[in-house]
Amino acid sequence: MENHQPFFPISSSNMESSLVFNKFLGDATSNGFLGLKIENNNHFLDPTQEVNNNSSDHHQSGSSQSGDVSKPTNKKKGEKKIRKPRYAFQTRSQVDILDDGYRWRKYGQKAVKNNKFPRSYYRCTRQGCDVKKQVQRLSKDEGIVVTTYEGVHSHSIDKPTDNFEHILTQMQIYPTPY
DNA sequence: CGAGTTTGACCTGCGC
DNA sequence: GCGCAGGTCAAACTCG
Repeated sequence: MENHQPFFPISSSNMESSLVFNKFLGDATSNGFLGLKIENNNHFLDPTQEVNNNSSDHHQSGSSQSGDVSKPTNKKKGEKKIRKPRYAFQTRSQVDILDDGYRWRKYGQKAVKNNKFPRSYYRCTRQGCDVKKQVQRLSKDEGIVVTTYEGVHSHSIDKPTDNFEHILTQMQIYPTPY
């Protein structure tokens, strides 16, 4: 096992990070961090293992597909789409983009139903790293930004930031039924 | 000039 | 089967 970076650029030991998570439960929202949600499709799995078997089969959409733009799926037949676990959390912030130390490239933006703010889609620019995130502001409370991460980074952060780590200490986890 | 953003079109899944 | 909503692509564009 190589040492994959955990989902977040936590520099502390894993002992500490679990302490951090415990702390969320008792003391959230004091600094704008409102909550965290973990979504898995079926079951809990180890995100660090997940990352091992993705990363390559994401070539999609035929740039050179014999001139026919029908199905963009290069997926094998009958293969179920495997979604990575998703981690959603809310922050109260003026800016949409959390500086989490990774470099992201925006690849889409969509208007979302029942929300006057669009949702933005970002992908990690690191080659071979297929992590995505969605950023959306709540129309109910436009001070709240919901960030959803999908997948786990297979590399270390590009630019360390204390900022995000500090945010982590304010997080709260909500288990989800997904 | 390279990296990142914008934006309309396209694809897919799901509920009715 | 149809329509809607969410998700992705990719060409054009902007910016440093």
